[in-house]
Amino acid sequence: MANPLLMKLEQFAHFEEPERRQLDRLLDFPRRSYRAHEVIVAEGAKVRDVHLVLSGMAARSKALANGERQLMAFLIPGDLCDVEVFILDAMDHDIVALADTTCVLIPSGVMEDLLTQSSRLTRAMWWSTMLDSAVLREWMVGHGRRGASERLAHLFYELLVRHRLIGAAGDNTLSLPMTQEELGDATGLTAVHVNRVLQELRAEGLVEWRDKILTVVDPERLRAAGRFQANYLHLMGTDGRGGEVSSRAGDLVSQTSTD
Amino acid sequence: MANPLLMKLEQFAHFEEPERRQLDRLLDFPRRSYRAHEVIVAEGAKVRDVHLVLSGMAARSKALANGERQLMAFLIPGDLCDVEVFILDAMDHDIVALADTTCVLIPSGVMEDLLTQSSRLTRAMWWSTMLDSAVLREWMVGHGRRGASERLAHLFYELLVRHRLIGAAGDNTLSLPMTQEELGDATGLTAVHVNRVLQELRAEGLVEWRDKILTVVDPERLRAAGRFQANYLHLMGTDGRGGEVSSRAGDLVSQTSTD
DNA sequence: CGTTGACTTGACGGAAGTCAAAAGGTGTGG
DNA sequence: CCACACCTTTTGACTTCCGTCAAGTCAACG
Repeated sequence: MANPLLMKLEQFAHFEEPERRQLDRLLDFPRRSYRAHEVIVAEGAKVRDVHLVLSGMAARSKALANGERQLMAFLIPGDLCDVEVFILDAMDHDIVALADTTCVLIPSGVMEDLLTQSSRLTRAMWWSTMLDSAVLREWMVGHGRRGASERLAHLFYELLVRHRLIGAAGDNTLSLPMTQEELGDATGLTAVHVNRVLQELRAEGLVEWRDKILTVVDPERLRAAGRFQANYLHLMGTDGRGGEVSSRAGDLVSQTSTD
Repeated sequence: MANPLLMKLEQFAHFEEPERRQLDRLLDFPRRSYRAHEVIVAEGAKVRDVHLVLSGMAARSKALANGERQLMAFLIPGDLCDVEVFILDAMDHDIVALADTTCVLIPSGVMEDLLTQSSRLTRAMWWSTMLDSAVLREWMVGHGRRGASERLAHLFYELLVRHRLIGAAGDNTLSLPMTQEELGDATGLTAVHVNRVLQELRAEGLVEWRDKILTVVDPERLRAAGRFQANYLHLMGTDGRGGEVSSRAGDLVSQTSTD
């Protein structure tokens, strides 16, 4: 299997052979599989092995006292679930599997070393967590200032770009293994309204979504519908510093200011 | 002036004299003052000196093409504005002064050293950025799943706790130097609706807000009104590991599960 | 074939947005 | 000291987007 973490981090820096091998070795640690809806890391958990998603999909989730919940991030292959626990001491939210998901469990000692070294790899790891924050900020904009259809369109487009970057969406198709209710928990909408908006997006020929496979029919119009601006993803493909990313997602992130 | 950064970081670790002096020396770097509404750091800015808020109040802000904007964080004394730029290369949002604000400009070289050392101070700095993410996630919950009055109540309570921690809210009173419109930009509401909700909160005897001074009249009921749970702030005052924080904010963060 | 979970549809209600105007405050310059 | 402009807050009438509730369809599965 390709190394999704390596592919993701290549947005940030170019790695030489020894570093690539170091990153590959991270995947050799023991793995664990989770069924859909299983809790991967629970709120309150203290420092343990760090979970790196290899396949499937997970989400950061906060449960409210009244049973409602809010998903705050989708974690796809190459994403780290719980680095923050090293610094903050305990998780303040759950990581739940949306579909059947497998993770590598990177031993905490290895992770501790990675975080306290001063290598390019350390920096790449920090880059990954800062990028998570950047995505989170963009979601805030969506929740505060975008309507329901814009929010969904934006989310779909973001997922398309992120899947491209790890080589998992070559043909504008990606695995979206969740229910409409979970999509609502992420966007701050109800399942019913998600359903109605999805029908709009389908009717307008922007996306298809069948059998947990999302097909982006018209990327450019989807991008416009979500008022998507790629700068928050901090890709380096478009400013000439790296070729690999641009070959994977370059056509999705061009800065046409014509919207 | 007391060192708000030190006070804030004391939530995370206890510092010995040499580290305290190191933190104090950070405040000796050149300062700059900004007028209300001035842009402190602009979107797209590359790595420069790091801004640390000393007085006043600032906000992270994303402007949309149609003129709307979303504030994603309030920055109070002791908060760092732009550490992420070291890792992500460019700012993906603005930092704007809400009121007249002064910052220390920590030279990028000094900051670079701080971030790549392996000291307790480095870790505290990372703790600070991870905490920002944690607050952001909590805001997401608010935007997605809390109503307007809950959102405002939660925000006020959070600001109360944070001001307590830097010794700026001894008597349940804090400086809130912004307009209702800006409060709306932060909570995802319109200025008109913010106004109506504020009147509710006032009528119920929860808060007062005159002359840019917010007075929390009834902290416990405000906490309940915002469904506020303090765990996301990762304070260590309540679990017996530190006395300084609990003496500053302990009464605000007790875990009464009776709501 | 009955049960279950996900999706769909419709009627209705409500929280928050929109628009417009008035009222109150503040700083500036004549 | 007044007049003026400008901003912020407040209020009211109306609209709309999305939530709620409830029923119904459909496919998967034991």
